[in-house]
Amino acid sequence: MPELPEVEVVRRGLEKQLLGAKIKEVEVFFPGSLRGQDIKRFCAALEGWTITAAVRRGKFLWLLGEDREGQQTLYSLVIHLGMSGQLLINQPQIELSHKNQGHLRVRLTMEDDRTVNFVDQRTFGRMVVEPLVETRDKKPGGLGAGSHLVPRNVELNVARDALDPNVDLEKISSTVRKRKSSIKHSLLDQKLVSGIGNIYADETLFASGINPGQRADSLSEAQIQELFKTAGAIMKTAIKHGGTSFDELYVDTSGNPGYFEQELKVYGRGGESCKTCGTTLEKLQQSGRTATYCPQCQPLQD
DNA sequence: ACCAACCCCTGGCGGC
DNA sequence: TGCCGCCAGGGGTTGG
Repeated sequence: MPELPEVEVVRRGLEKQLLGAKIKEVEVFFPGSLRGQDIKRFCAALEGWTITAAVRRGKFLWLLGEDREGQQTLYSLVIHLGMSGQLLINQPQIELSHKNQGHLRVRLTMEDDRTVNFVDQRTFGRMVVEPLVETRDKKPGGLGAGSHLVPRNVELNVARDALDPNVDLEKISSTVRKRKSSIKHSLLDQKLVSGIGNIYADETLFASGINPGQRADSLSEAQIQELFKTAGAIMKTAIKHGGTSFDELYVDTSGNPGYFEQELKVYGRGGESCKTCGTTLEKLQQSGRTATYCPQCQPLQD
């Protein structure tokens, strides 16, 4: 399931393969992926568009482009992969596998006849044409473009992520410090710091020796800042491994999985033994998600 | 402002 | 062997 590292690997694939490419045709096979947008308008906004940048903030990805006259458009194509979204770039005449074909939701065909296939089994992903606005702090909106323009829905709902050089960890830790809910809840809060999902939240808490049920207001600001830095470090390493392909639904733009699953210490290992101390890892329900942790290495502190 | 609950969806799995 | 029900997950919305 794509979190920041997986989305970043996809972004790099798009950047490498699609910059300067022009969209010839847009086909929508599953309107639900457009989340209520008018299909004709969606297609018209993108046909004839030349892709100029692939940008990411947290788990949100967007493409910038120029119209037929070479003018930068004031809208972007925002993509969220959800649980199972894939962006598969195929060379001309290469068809999708039978299985992927059945989950093909949107296809962009480029002038050179390559296709960009949005394949999404569980349909939690989406593609939305969204107007661009200026960032509140006038700093670059995400990774992949110098521009301080950012899709409106991203600016409203998605905070800077843990790997963003402009993330304000001091401000964030002072906010978290006041919260009564669990620290894991704050790690997963995309309006606070974006990009962290259940896999990297559990891995971060294990690496920090903090129990997922620990109340946020029981930690110091220094501990909280350290926690977000640890999350960033783990995600950076995960990017180097090509991301985590836990349930084989995550692949890059060429269809290749990542190999960080082998490095996971706790996520998905409930009932197995801790790689550090051998204690049986436990699971608990937290903010509607399963938290897996080591009761020995991550004791509740008062 | 903050927070919990619920919904969206499909495939894989355990139980019978 | 097949069928049923449960679970996994992020984000948007709603209601408290």
